[in-house]
Amino acid sequence: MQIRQQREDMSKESAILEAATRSFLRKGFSGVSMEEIARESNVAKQTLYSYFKGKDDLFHAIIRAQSDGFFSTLPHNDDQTQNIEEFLYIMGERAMDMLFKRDTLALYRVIVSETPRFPELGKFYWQSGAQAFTDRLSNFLTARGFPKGEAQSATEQFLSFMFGTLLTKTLLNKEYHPSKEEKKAHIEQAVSAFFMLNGQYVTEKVNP
Amino acid sequence: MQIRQQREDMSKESAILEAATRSFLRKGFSGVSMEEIARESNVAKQTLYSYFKGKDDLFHAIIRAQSDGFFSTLPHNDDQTQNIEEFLYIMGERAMDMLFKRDTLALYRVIVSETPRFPELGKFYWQSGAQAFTDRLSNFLTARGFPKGEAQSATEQFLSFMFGTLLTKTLLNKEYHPSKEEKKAHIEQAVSAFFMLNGQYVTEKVNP
DNA sequence: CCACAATTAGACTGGACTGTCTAGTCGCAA
DNA sequence: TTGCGACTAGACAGTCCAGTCTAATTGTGG
Repeated sequence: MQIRQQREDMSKESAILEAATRSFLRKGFSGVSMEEIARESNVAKQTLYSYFKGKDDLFHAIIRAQSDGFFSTLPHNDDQTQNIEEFLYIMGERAMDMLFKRDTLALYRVIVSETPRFPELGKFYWQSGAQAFTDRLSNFLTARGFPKGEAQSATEQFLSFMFGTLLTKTLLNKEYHPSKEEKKAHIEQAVSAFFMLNGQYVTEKVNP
Repeated sequence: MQIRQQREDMSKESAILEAATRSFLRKGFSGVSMEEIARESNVAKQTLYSYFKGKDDLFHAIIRAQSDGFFSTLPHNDDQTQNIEEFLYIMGERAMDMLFKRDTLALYRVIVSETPRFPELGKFYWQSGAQAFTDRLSNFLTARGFPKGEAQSATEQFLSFMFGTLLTKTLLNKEYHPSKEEKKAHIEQAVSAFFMLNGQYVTEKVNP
């Protein structure tokens, strides 16, 4: 079979996962049919059901895999030599780029809408995304002399500041998507606000 | 008919709207059937279709009505005698109470998930909610001596600060709902951050 | 009392979807 | 070559749903 040969190195399972991911992100849980996924992944419907118990099961697998992907692209920056400003800026930049990719936004949309039906997916996404990011950032700050509680809340404030309105605006306006410059401006605002609000805990010197 | 008597003062249309609102908020667009709405509003399916062209039309009507409701409960506080701190606190408190009601969150969830299919609903919600609120707040600040651009961005920052992480956390964790105290703490944080970040534009005296 | 408009119950059409089943194909390993 | 497991195409049962249609009922204004 030419088709099978064409994908020689791609297992049926990953072909299914890939097609299902694309479809679920684009159309949400109920907007996609199993037949469509089978067609898109060049696989018989029966094969779909031999890999996954049903639609719910497949959806779970997709969302968890995507959330893991989300998590894995978060910066692992434990370089203790960086100063706080630079660190915040880099972490902010990467988080911003990641969150505002089309797929990530689509995933967020799907999860928000399906959380009432699949609560564990929402929680999983929250923990592997926001929670994990917050923990890393606040650990860094703690290592730099912030009191534990303050590091935590300063981090949350930083994230709120960067994403708050921008995220809502993007989710509600289909044609709107923040430009590079807007994103950069939000990061810079957030970093400078961070220092204005937490100056008393920062011992190292800061750019004026 | 006893049923019709029972609702003597409620027109068919508002009975339909009420039932449809309840259902759409609880189950989303595709989770609800027209038959169900007819049943819940004690009305024949045909009557449904005599008031509304179809499911899309009914959904539009519901979402716009709800968004208008959202808008109308925003505080109309133009009392120029209030000081900025008090004003921010009151506006924040009302916005917070309104946004974190179960129905508002459900509406937000539905709109976020349906914005790809019904973009004008997302935009309408954004404009009548966030946009309108931002305008009022920033007009107030402009009247109090803030430069135009700064009033706008200070307002957005204030909103981000209050809602950012808290909103995301609530949307992604089904069982979580912020307590009165948490909400209050977020408002106070936001107000105090506002003054730390915008102190140079505030001419009146501020509580220490 | 009549005519008419609003409304009703429920059947019906046409289509979509999930999940199962059947019958058969293909490649490979013994 | 044979037997087996992975796979396929497509039919199928059962359910659900949007939207239409029919025939009957009810209340009201003339």
